[in-house]
Amino acid sequence: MADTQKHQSFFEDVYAVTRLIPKGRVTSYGAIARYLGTGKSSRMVGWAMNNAGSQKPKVPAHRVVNRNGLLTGKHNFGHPDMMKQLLEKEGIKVVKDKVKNFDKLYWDPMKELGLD
DNA sequence: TGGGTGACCATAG
DNA sequence: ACTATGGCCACCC
Repeated sequence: MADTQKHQSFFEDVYAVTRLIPKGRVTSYGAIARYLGTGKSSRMVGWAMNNAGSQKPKVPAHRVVNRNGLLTGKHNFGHPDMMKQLLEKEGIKVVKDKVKNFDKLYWDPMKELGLD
């Protein structure tokens, strides 16, 4: 249907979902990847986040962690403690680069946005 | 065109 | 606990 611009980059989709993450919540790369499509791999999500810093609309990449709740990409925010501070600023406790109450703070797009 | 890369995930020892 | 390895696949030379 009049899709003059349907073929957006895979990154754009990742950013879109990432921006939907509520404040004070976190999700995993794999969750986003599955939400976008079964064929998508978690690596692509994380990699997209690398470019998120270049995006004009700010992407809460700090709300995206790995399956263990570990701040794997903290080193990519320019400063190793940047990601941690951003999370703590939203009320998320981070200890040893790991999110506290990860199970409770976990926000699954599949579950919240609805299964596809 | 093709190879390298990556903020993951799972498994193995 | 840790390291190693394979698979994954969109993006950038």
